[in-house]
Amino acid sequence: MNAIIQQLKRARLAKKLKQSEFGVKLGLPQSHISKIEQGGSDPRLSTVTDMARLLDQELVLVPRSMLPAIRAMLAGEETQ
Amino acid sequence: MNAIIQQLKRARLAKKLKQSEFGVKLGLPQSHISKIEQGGSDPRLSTVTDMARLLDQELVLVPRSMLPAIRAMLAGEETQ
DNA sequence: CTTGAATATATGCTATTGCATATTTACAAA
DNA sequence: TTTGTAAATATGCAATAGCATATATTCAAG
Repeated sequence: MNAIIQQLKRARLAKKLKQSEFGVKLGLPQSHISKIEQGGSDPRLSTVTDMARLLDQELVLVPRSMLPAIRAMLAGEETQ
Repeated sequence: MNAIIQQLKRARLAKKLKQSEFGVKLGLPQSHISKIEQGGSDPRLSTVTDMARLLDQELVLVPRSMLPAIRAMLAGEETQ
């Protein structure tokens, strides 16, 4: 399944947010959060960005050549 | 305007791809590429991911706390 | 088992992405 | 200017995200 969506779900759980609570913050119904996390819908960029920000994350575009270095950094500091 | 979209446009231009050529690779009409780059549409996550991959980039979710470090890395190596 | 909370699924509706195609605008070169 | 090329805009349509609401399923506690 989609890696970004998976990471967002993990981040939501790490913050101990229920889908319903997250939904309220986002302005989306719980049913829709479920559908997205289940891969049952392909959300818009703005939706993904909003989800990320509410979870203190940011979407970043990375050149493939720098991915290993970036992943190493992300794996290193497991803060949040 | 949306930072990811701006970066994708810059990456397209860096590869010297016309909207029409990029559109063929993506399977989208040139008109749609234009609309997206102009902020006239809010593309789906899959569309953004496809655009990124065709430009040798990847969408990555980064904790806000690590953004400065990541941005520094990206600013450092201007490769591609 | 039964209960309760969280998540998953369902349905009908509206808004918008994305498709196909055509036209218009912007701009550079001759 | 005129011509050529890239990008922006326009229109009609199909597919689907997202809304609102309801119900079903999971699963952990009791």
